[in-house]
Amino acid sequence: MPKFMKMLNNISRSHAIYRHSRIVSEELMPSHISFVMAICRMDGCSQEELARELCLNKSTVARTIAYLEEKGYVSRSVLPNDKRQFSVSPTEKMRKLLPEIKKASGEWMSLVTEGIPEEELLVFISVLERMHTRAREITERQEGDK
Amino acid sequence: MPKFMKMLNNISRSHAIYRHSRIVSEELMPSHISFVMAICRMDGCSQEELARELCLNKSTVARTIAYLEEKGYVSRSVLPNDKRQFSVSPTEKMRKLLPEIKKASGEWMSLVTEGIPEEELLVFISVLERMHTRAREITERQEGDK
DNA sequence: ACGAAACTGTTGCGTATGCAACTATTTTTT
DNA sequence: AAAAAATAGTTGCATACGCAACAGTTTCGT
Repeated sequence: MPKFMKMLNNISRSHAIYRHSRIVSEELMPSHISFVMAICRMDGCSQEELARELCLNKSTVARTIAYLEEKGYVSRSVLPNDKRQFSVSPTEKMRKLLPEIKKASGEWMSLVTEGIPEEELLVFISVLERMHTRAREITERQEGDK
Repeated sequence: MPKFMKMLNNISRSHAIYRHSRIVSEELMPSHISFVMAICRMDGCSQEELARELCLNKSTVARTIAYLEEKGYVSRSVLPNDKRQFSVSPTEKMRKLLPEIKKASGEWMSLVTEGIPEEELLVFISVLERMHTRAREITERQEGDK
Protein backbone atom coordinates (compact mmCIF):
# COMPACT_ATOMS: atom_id res chain seq x y z
CA MET A 1 0.00 0.00 0.00
CA PRO A 2 2.83 2.40 -0.60
CA LYS A 3 1.43 4.03 -3.70
CA PHE A 4 -1.92 4.56 -2.07
CA MET A 5 -0.92 7.64 -0.09
CA LYS A 6 1.08 9.00 -3.01
CA MET A 7 -1.96 8.85 -5.24
CA LEU A 8 -3.75 11.23 -2.92
CA ASN A 9 -0.99 13.80 -3.27
CA ASN A 10 -0.69 13.39 -6.99
CA ILE A 11 -4.37 13.90 -7.62
CA SER A 12 -4.35 17.06 -5.63
CA ARG A 13 -1.25 18.33 -7.39
CA SER A 14 -2.75 17.61 -10.78
CA HIS A 15 -5.79 19.67 -9.84
CA ALA A 16 -3.65 22.59 -8.70
CA ILE A 17 -1.51 22.52 -11.83
CA TYR A 18 -4.50 22.28 -14.14
CA ARG A 19 -6.25 25.26 -12.62
CA HIS A 20 -3.07 27.24 -12.63
CA SER A 21 -2.41 26.55 -16.30
CA ARG A 22 -5.69 28.26 -17.24
CA ILE A 23 -4.91 31.48 -15.40
CA VAL A 24 -3.11 34.24 -17.22
CA SER A 25 -1.25 35.89 -14.33
CA GLU A 26 2.49 35.48 -14.01
CA GLU A 27 2.23 36.56 -10.39
CA LEU A 28 0.07 33.73 -9.15
CA MET A 29 1.50 30.30 -8.33
CA PRO A 30 -0.60 27.12 -8.32
CA SER A 31 -1.06 27.26 -4.57
CA HIS A 32 -2.54 30.75 -4.73
CA ILE A 33 -5.59 29.66 -6.67
CA SER A 34 -7.33 28.15 -3.65
CA PHE A 35 -6.83 31.43 -1.87
CA VAL A 36 -8.61 33.33 -4.61
CA MET A 37 -11.66 31.14 -4.27
CA ALA A 38 -11.72 31.22 -0.48
CA ILE A 39 -11.09 34.95 -0.16
CA CYS A 40 -13.82 35.84 -2.64
CA ARG A 41 -16.26 33.54 -0.88
CA MET A 42 -15.34 34.74 2.62
CA ASP A 43 -14.91 38.44 2.00
CA GLY A 44 -13.88 40.19 5.21
CA CYS A 45 -12.74 37.12 7.10
CA SER A 46 -9.64 36.84 9.28
CA GLN A 47 -6.48 34.96 8.37
CA GLU A 48 -7.29 32.46 11.09
CA GLU A 49 -10.61 31.67 9.44
CA LEU A 50 -8.90 31.28 6.10
CA ALA A 51 -6.43 28.84 7.60
CA ARG A 52 -9.28 26.72 8.97
CA GLU A 53 -11.16 26.85 5.69
CA LEU A 54 -8.13 25.90 3.62
CA CYS A 55 -6.73 23.41 6.15
CA LEU A 56 -3.44 25.27 6.20
CA ASN A 57 -1.13 26.44 8.95
CA LYS A 58 -1.59 30.09 9.86
CA SER A 59 2.01 30.82 8.94
CA THR A 60 1.39 29.69 5.39
CA VAL A 61 -1.68 31.91 5.24
CA ALA A 62 0.20 34.88 6.69
CA ARG A 63 2.91 34.66 4.09
CA THR A 64 0.55 34.09 1.20
CA ILE A 65 -1.73 36.96 2.14
CA ALA A 66 1.25 39.28 2.55
CA TYR A 67 2.33 38.35 -0.97
CA LEU A 68 -1.15 38.74 -2.44
CA GLU A 69 -1.48 42.13 -0.78
CA GLU A 70 1.86 43.27 -2.19
CA LYS A 71 0.73 42.26 -5.68
CA GLY A 72 -2.59 44.03 -5.27
CA TYR A 73 -4.93 41.03 -5.09
CA VAL A 74 -6.20 41.62 -1.55
CA SER A 75 -6.57 44.46 0.93
CA ARG A 76 -6.33 44.10 4.69
CA SER A 77 -7.64 46.32 7.45
CA VAL A 78 -7.26 45.92 11.19
CA LEU A 79 -10.55 45.20 12.93
CA PRO A 80 -11.57 48.18 15.12
CA ASN A 81 -12.97 45.93 17.87
CA ASP A 82 -9.95 43.64 17.95
CA LYS A 83 -6.65 45.04 16.85
CA ARG A 84 -5.09 41.58 16.66
CA GLN A 85 -7.12 40.61 13.65
CA PHE A 86 -7.16 41.59 10.03
CA SER A 87 -10.17 41.66 7.81
CA VAL A 88 -9.12 40.32 4.42
CA SER A 89 -10.90 41.35 1.22
CA PRO A 90 -10.38 40.68 -2.47
CA THR A 91 -9.62 43.57 -4.83
CA GLU A 92 -11.13 43.93 -8.31
CA LYS A 93 -7.94 42.41 -9.69
CA MET A 94 -8.64 39.24 -7.75
CA ARG A 95 -12.38 39.12 -8.38
CA LYS A 96 -11.82 39.21 -12.11
CA LEU A 97 -10.00 35.88 -11.92
CA LEU A 98 -12.79 34.01 -10.23
CA PRO A 99 -14.93 32.91 -13.20
CA GLU A 100 -11.99 31.47 -15.08
CA ILE A 101 -10.79 29.58 -12.03
CA LYS A 102 -14.20 28.12 -11.30
CA LYS A 103 -14.50 27.03 -14.89
CA ALA A 104 -11.08 25.36 -14.88
CA SER A 105 -11.79 23.63 -11.60
CA GLY A 106 -15.04 22.24 -12.93
CA GLU A 107 -13.37 21.11 -16.13
CA TRP A 108 -10.69 19.21 -14.27
CA MET A 109 -13.28 17.56 -12.08
CA SER A 110 -15.32 16.47 -15.10
CA LEU A 111 -12.29 15.08 -16.87
CA VAL A 112 -11.16 13.15 -13.86
CA THR A 113 -14.50 11.69 -12.87
CA GLU A 114 -15.80 11.10 -16.39
CA GLY A 115 -17.46 7.74 -16.69
CA ILE A 116 -17.49 7.08 -12.95
CA PRO A 117 -21.06 6.47 -11.75
CA GLU A 118 -22.57 9.12 -9.51
CA GLU A 119 -23.21 6.69 -6.67
CA GLU A 120 -19.59 5.58 -6.62
CA LEU A 121 -18.47 9.18 -6.38
CA LEU A 122 -20.80 9.74 -3.47
CA VAL A 123 -19.35 6.74 -1.67
CA PHE A 124 -15.88 7.99 -2.48
CA ILE A 125 -16.50 11.39 -0.95
CA SER A 126 -18.19 9.99 2.10
CA VAL A 127 -15.33 7.57 2.79
CA LEU A 128 -12.84 10.33 2.18
CA GLU A 129 -14.53 12.58 4.70
CA ARG A 130 -14.64 9.88 7.34
CA MET A 131 -10.99 9.02 6.80
CA HIS A 132 -10.06 12.66 7.01
CA THR A 133 -11.87 13.13 10.30
CA ARG A 134 -10.29 10.02 11.77
CA ALA A 135 -6.84 10.97 10.54
CA ARG A 136 -7.20 14.34 12.17
CA GLU A 137 -8.26 12.74 15.45
CA ILE A 138 -5.32 10.36 15.39
CA THR A 139 -2.81 13.11 14.78
CA GLU A 140 -4.31 15.28 17.50
CA ARG A 141 -4.40 12.43 20.02
CA GLN A 142 -0.71 11.81 19.29
CA GLU A 143 0.18 15.42 19.97
CA GLY A 144 -1.67 15.18 23.26
CA ASP A 145 0.48 12.18 24.23
CA LYS A 146 3.67 14.23 24.16
CA MET B 1 -14.85 21.99 -3.24
CA PRO B 2 -11.76 23.72 -1.91
CA LYS B 3 -11.26 21.45 1.07
CA PHE B 4 -11.61 18.35 -1.02
CA MET B 5 -8.08 18.38 -2.40
CA LYS B 6 -6.67 19.41 0.94
CA MET B 7 -8.20 16.37 2.57
CA LEU B 8 -6.20 14.14 0.28
CA ASN B 9 -2.95 15.73 1.40
CA ASN B 10 -3.86 15.72 5.05
CA ILE B 11 -4.73 12.05 5.08
CA SER B 12 -1.45 11.17 3.51
CA ARG B 13 0.48 13.38 5.93
CA SER B 14 -1.29 11.84 8.90
CA HIS B 15 -0.23 8.41 7.72
CA ALA B 16 3.39 9.47 7.31
CA ILE B 17 3.51 11.10 10.73
CA TYR B 18 1.89 8.16 12.46
CA ARG B 19 4.34 5.65 11.02
CA HIS B 20 7.25 7.88 11.79
CA SER B 21 6.19 8.31 15.41
CA ARG B 22 6.52 4.54 15.98
CA ILE B 23 10.07 4.34 14.69
CA VAL B 24 12.94 4.83 17.09
CA SER B 25 15.58 6.28 14.75
CA GLU B 26 16.55 9.93 15.00
CA GLU B 27 18.06 9.72 11.55
CA LEU B 28 14.90 8.89 9.64
CA MET B 29 12.36 11.52 8.71
CA PRO B 30 8.70 10.74 7.98
CA SER B 31 9.29 10.71 4.26
CA HIS B 32 12.01 8.06 4.56
CA ILE B 33 9.66 5.40 5.82
CA SER B 34 8.16 4.69 2.40
CA PHE B 35 11.67 4.18 1.10
CA VAL B 36 12.38 1.52 3.71
CA MET B 37 9.36 -0.48 2.61
CA ALA B 38 10.04 -0.12 -1.09
CA ILE B 39 13.76 -0.84 -0.88
CA CYS B 40 13.25 -3.97 1.19
CA ARG B 41 10.59 -5.21 -1.18
CA MET B 42 12.58 -4.37 -4.32
CA ASP B 43 16.04 -5.40 -3.23
CA GLY B 44 18.55 -4.67 -5.99
CA CYS B 45 16.39 -2.30 -8.02
CA SER B 46 17.54 0.92 -9.69
CA GLN B 47 16.72 4.41 -8.47
CA GLU B 48 14.56 4.87 -11.54
CA GLU B 49 12.43 1.90 -10.56
CA LEU B 50 12.12 3.24 -7.05
CA ALA B 51 10.95 6.58 -8.39
CA ARG B 52 8.24 4.87 -10.42
CA GLU B 53 7.19 2.70 -7.51
CA LEU B 54 7.00 5.59 -5.09
CA CYS B 55 5.57 8.08 -7.60
CA LEU B 56 8.41 10.47 -6.93
CA ASN B 57 10.74 12.49 -9.13
CA LYS B 58 14.09 10.87 -9.70
CA SER B 59 15.86 13.83 -8.12
CA THR B 60 14.03 13.25 -4.86
CA VAL B 61 15.01 9.60 -4.97
CA ALA B 62 18.64 10.42 -5.76
CA ARG B 63 18.95 12.72 -2.78
CA THR B 64 17.14 10.42 -0.38
CA ILE B 65 19.19 7.37 -1.35
CA ALA B 66 22.40 9.35 -0.98
CA TYR B 67 21.31 10.28 2.54
CA LEU B 68 20.25 6.75 3.45
CA GLU B 69 23.56 5.41 2.15
CA GLU B 70 25.52 7.93 4.21
CA LYS B 71 23.62 6.85 7.32
CA GLY B 72 24.21 3.18 6.59
CA TYR B 73 20.68 2.12 5.67
CA VAL B 74 21.37 1.13 2.05
CA SER B 75 24.27 0.05 -0.12
CA ARG B 76 24.66 0.82 -3.80
CA SER B 77 26.71 -0.86 -6.50
CA VAL B 78 27.05 0.03 -10.14
CA LEU B 79 25.54 -2.57 -12.44
CA PRO B 80 28.29 -4.33 -14.45
CA ASN B 81 26.15 -4.54 -17.60
CA ASP B 82 25.05 -0.93 -17.45
CA LYS B 83 27.30 1.53 -15.72
CA ARG B 84 24.59 4.19 -15.67
CA GLN B 85 22.56 2.36 -13.11
CA PHE B 86 22.91 1.56 -9.45
CA SER B 87 21.57 -1.51 -7.76
CA VAL B 88 20.14 -0.42 -4.43
CA SER B 89 19.97 -2.81 -1.47
CA PRO B 90 18.93 -2.51 2.17
CA THR B 91 21.47 -3.13 4.94
CA GLU B 92 20.72 -5.05 8.13
CA LYS B 93 20.16 -1.71 9.84
CA MET B 94 17.30 -0.99 7.47
CA ARG B 95 15.82 -4.46 7.44
CA LYS B 96 15.47 -4.42 11.19
CA LEU B 97 13.03 -1.53 10.94
CA LEU B 98 10.64 -3.24 8.58
CA PRO B 99 8.39 -5.19 10.99
CA GLU B 100 7.72 -2.19 13.17
CA ILE B 101 6.90 -0.03 10.17
CA LYS B 102 4.53 -2.56 8.70
CA LYS B 103 2.79 -2.89 12.01
CA ALA B 104 2.40 0.87 12.40
CA SER B 105 1.12 1.22 8.88
CA GLY B 106 -1.50 -1.46 9.45
CA GLU B 107 -2.53 0.12 12.72
CA TRP B 108 -3.07 3.49 11.14
CA MET B 109 -5.09 1.94 8.35
CA SER B 110 -7.30 0.09 10.80
CA LEU B 111 -7.89 3.17 12.89
CA VAL B 112 -8.76 5.29 9.91
CA THR B 113 -11.07 2.82 8.19
CA GLU B 114 -12.67 1.40 11.34
CA GLY B 115 -16.39 1.01 10.91
CA ILE B 116 -16.34 1.69 7.19
CA PRO B 117 -17.90 -1.25 5.33
CA GLU B 118 -15.56 -3.33 3.20
CA GLU B 119 -17.53 -2.72 0.00
CA GLU B 120 -17.35 1.05 0.45
CA LEU B 121 -13.60 0.81 0.85
CA LEU B 122 -13.36 -1.18 -2.33
CA VAL B 123 -15.34 1.45 -4.20
CA PHE B 124 -13.16 4.12 -2.65
CA ILE B 125 -9.96 2.52 -3.84
CA SER B 126 -11.28 1.82 -7.29
CA VAL B 127 -12.45 5.41 -7.76
CA LEU B 128 -9.16 6.67 -6.40
CA GLU B 129 -7.22 4.61 -8.88
CA ARG B 130 -9.29 5.77 -11.79
CA MET B 131 -8.97 9.40 -10.74
CA HIS B 132 -5.25 8.97 -10.36
CA THR B 133 -4.85 7.52 -13.82
CA ARG B 134 -6.94 10.29 -15.35
CA ALA B 135 -5.12 12.98 -13.43
CA ARG B 136 -1.83 11.64 -14.70
CA GLU B 137 -3.11 11.62 -18.27
CA ILE B 138 -4.35 15.18 -17.99
CA THR B 139 -1.06 16.43 -16.63
CA GLU B 140 0.92 14.61 -19.30
CA ARG B 141 -1.30 15.84 -22.09
CA GLN B 142 -0.78 19.38 -20.83
CA GLU B 143 2.97 18.99 -20.93
CA GLY B 144 2.66 17.75 -24.48
CA ASP B 145 0.80 20.94 -25.43
CA LYS B 146 3.75 23.12 -24.59
C1' DA C 1 31.30 2.55 -37.05
C1' DC C 2 29.76 7.12 -35.83
C1' DG C 3 26.76 10.64 -34.51
C1' DA C 4 22.17 11.26 -32.58
C1' DA C 5 18.92 9.95 -29.32
C1' DA C 6 17.62 7.78 -25.12
C1' DC C 7 18.45 6.66 -20.46
C1' DT C 8 20.27 6.99 -15.33
C1' DG C 9 21.66 9.64 -11.97
C1' DT C 10 23.15 14.37 -9.86
C1' DT C 11 22.75 19.15 -8.66
C1' DG C 12 21.03 24.07 -8.41
C1' DC C 13 17.12 26.42 -7.66
C1' DG C 14 12.36 27.38 -6.53
C1' DT C 15 7.70 26.35 -4.34
C1' DA C 16 4.80 24.71 -0.68
C1' DT C 17 4.30 23.93 3.79
C1' DG C 18 4.67 22.98 8.90
C1' DC C 19 6.45 23.92 13.67
C1' DA C 20 8.11 26.67 17.32
C1' DA C 21 9.22 30.92 19.17
C1' DC C 22 8.01 35.60 19.19
C1' DT C 23 4.97 40.15 19.55
C1' DA C 24 0.89 42.48 20.26
C1' DT C 25 -3.59 42.40 21.84
C1' DT C 26 -7.66 40.71 24.32
C1' DT C 27 -9.93 37.86 27.80
C1' DT C 28 -10.04 35.40 32.04
C1' DT C 29 -8.68 34.46 36.82
C1' DT C 30 -7.80 35.62 41.20
C1' DA D 1 -6.79 45.92 38.73
C1' DA D 2 -2.75 42.87 38.15
C1' DA D 3 -1.28 38.52 36.57
C1' DA D 4 -2.16 34.67 33.65
C1' DA D 5 -3.99 32.59 29.69
C1' DA D 6 -5.71 32.74 25.23
C1' DT D 7 -5.73 34.54 20.49
C1' DA D 8 -4.00 36.56 15.76
C1' DG D 9 -0.45 37.26 13.19
C1' DT D 10 4.74 37.12 11.89
C1' DT D 11 9.21 35.11 11.13
C1' DG D 12 13.26 31.78 11.22
C1' DC D 13 14.16 27.40 10.20
C1' DA D 14 13.46 22.73 8.35
C1' DT D 15 11.32 19.14 5.36
C1' DA D 16 9.52 17.49 1.11
C1' DC D 17 9.33 17.85 -3.41
C1' DG D 18 9.53 19.09 -8.55
C1' DC D 19 11.80 20.94 -12.79
C1' DA D 20 15.47 21.91 -15.78
C1' DA D 21 20.11 21.59 -17.00
C1' DC D 22 23.92 18.70 -16.84
C1' DA D 23 27.28 14.33 -17.27
C1' DG D 24 28.27 9.82 -18.26
C1' DT D 25 26.54 5.46 -20.68
C1' DT D 26 24.21 2.84 -23.81
C1' DT D 27 21.52 2.06 -27.89
C1' DC D 28 19.96 3.00 -32.48
C1' DG D 29 19.70 4.71 -37.21
C1' DT D 30 22.11 5.18 -41.17
